[in-house]
Amino acid sequence: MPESVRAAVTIDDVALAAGVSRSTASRVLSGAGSSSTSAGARVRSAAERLGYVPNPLARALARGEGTRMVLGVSGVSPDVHDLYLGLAMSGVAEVCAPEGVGVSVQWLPLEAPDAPLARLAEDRGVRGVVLINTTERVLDAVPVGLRGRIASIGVGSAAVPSFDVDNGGAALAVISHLYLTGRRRIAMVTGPAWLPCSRRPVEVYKSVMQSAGLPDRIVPGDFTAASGHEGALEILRRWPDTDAIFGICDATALGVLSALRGLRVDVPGDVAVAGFDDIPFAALSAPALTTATHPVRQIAAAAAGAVLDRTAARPTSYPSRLVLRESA
Amino acid sequence: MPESVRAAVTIDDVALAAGVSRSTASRVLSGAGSSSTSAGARVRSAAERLGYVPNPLARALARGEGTRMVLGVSGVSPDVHDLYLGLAMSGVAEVCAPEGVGVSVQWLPLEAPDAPLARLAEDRGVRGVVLINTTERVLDAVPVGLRGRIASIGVGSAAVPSFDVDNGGAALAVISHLYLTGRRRIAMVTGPAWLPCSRRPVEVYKSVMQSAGLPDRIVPGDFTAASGHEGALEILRRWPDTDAIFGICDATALGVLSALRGLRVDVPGDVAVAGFDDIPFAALSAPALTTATHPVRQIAAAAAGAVLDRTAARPTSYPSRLVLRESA
DNA sequence: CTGAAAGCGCTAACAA
DNA sequence: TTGTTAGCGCTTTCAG
Repeated sequence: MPESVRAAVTIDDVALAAGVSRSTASRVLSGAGSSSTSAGARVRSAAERLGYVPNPLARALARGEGTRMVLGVSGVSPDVHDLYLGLAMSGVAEVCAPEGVGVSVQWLPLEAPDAPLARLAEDRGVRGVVLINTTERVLDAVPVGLRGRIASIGVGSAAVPSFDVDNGGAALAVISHLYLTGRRRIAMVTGPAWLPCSRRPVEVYKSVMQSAGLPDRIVPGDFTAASGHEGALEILRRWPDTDAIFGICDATALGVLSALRGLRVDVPGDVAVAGFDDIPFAALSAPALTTATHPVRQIAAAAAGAVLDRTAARPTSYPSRLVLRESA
Repeated sequence: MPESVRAAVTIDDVALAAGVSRSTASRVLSGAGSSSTSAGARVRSAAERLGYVPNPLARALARGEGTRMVLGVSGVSPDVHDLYLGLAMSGVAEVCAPEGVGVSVQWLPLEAPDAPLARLAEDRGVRGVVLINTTERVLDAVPVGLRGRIASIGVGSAAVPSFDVDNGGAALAVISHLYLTGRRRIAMVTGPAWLPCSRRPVEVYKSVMQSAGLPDRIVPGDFTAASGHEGALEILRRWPDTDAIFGICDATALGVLSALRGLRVDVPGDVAVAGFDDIPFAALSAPALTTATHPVRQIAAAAAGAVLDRTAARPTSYPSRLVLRESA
């Protein structure tokens, strides 16, 4: 491609080479409007030959779209070390790149998500928003300006399509496994109370325990390993005969493991431990962590895709798979 | 701000409200060109009052800039689960967001980085590139079109400013610690041979061993935990009296730890283990991993900042800090 | 120092 | 189906 050496070939060059007007070229190249097959062929071949690549900025400006997909992350404070966020970004970025859109992250304070959301809605550079760790507060604060170009990884609403892992199914699989392998005094370290999607697993846990006629043993956590560590300590203090601990996520479960190790409690001999997410390090702990998969990247990609397509996507739930290792 | 309800306020609105021409408004708002103090004040106050926010797309189109910062990642294949990449993205995204630029990721195949790089250079939507896991091959393939808007996290060149952690210093700190705590039969699991920045630590290791009159024990790895696991096995097979293993990164060191555990080798009693990066899970392993910090996010942010500023940044090295835990 | 005018590259009515 | 005509919102010569 010798012409690629020269500067930017525009749609005018293509139109000229194909012997049609700029509009016609635009129609066939952008796929909008109708055009004759012959014109279409000529334009396409000219574009191919010249190595034409549409300028995403010009296109976006003309269409009134943005070129930035923003990940709106709720939380008490920005948590940049969250590896869940890294995966989500990567999934979103992959889907957005072909369209020439990049991704950025915007923290949404738990108690005041309105202002940042409003700003995103007015920013002409923003193509759409993918919510993460979504709360009802955020759902209520979604400005009309974002309608049709917003999706949520987590809970959704009438106006915000939801894409999420089957939290309930995953929790059920893990807890059932614990139960079916003979555990009866099962405890759980939960996620932050403000996070809706961390409530499902707790409900499932409660209902399983209840239908088995067992009392529940719940301790609050916040998705961190530290909370798992302290949670395990508290559990063993309050209910010394506990024989299994379910961590709401792998980080928490890993924290549980480290606490039990400190206490010289045998895992899974005395206490079984299970988590959720199947992060890479779940396979490396001692003992290796039993958990359930969480296809974050795939989910994030789907959410971003829905926003890009502006297609009225319906809520989608992704399956989780139990991963049996040594800890339970 | 009642006017924020209405649609996009443009620079024309501001100019009108300030009683100046659009050009003048543009000059003061974009900081380019000169303008009288009085005009400046009027424009600024009008902009403030109307809640004016420049449209990043229009600005970029007019200036001939892009709105996407791409992370060019070298590797044998796209590794989306790399948590190093997540941190880098997050650092770059934070710096780019205020400018209205988003980030995306482009894999650069080891043997053929030229085509993707050329494509990036010609893509009018691309603001600049931040290289990661940079190789000499990539450095050589940087198209002129990218000059002045590219930086590297890792090795650099005359045309590509480098931002990196002080790999040599970090390795020296870790190895010295091993030596000073009495270890003499120290082995190392390295990173992939194609990665320049993973060579420094190896050189440091070799030179330390040599000046101590000790033979080196090197086994190749690839930054994965799996390679650490196998590396440790091989080390103990070849040199059964090894009393310390330095993993090129924490993931690898964690793999080493899991292998030693399987072998029932006492750590740090029989063998000390140390890594590099200080990832969150380094504190959770059993025993907790001794390592050295690696401010990836900060480095990535600096690299992105340099690209945005188009400022001729000189190579910058970031210090690493030794983190003593239980494994060594 | 300031304003008028000409684009940046593309899309989208509107007629023909 | 096609071409013509206006923009999208901002920057930037170029005169004054």
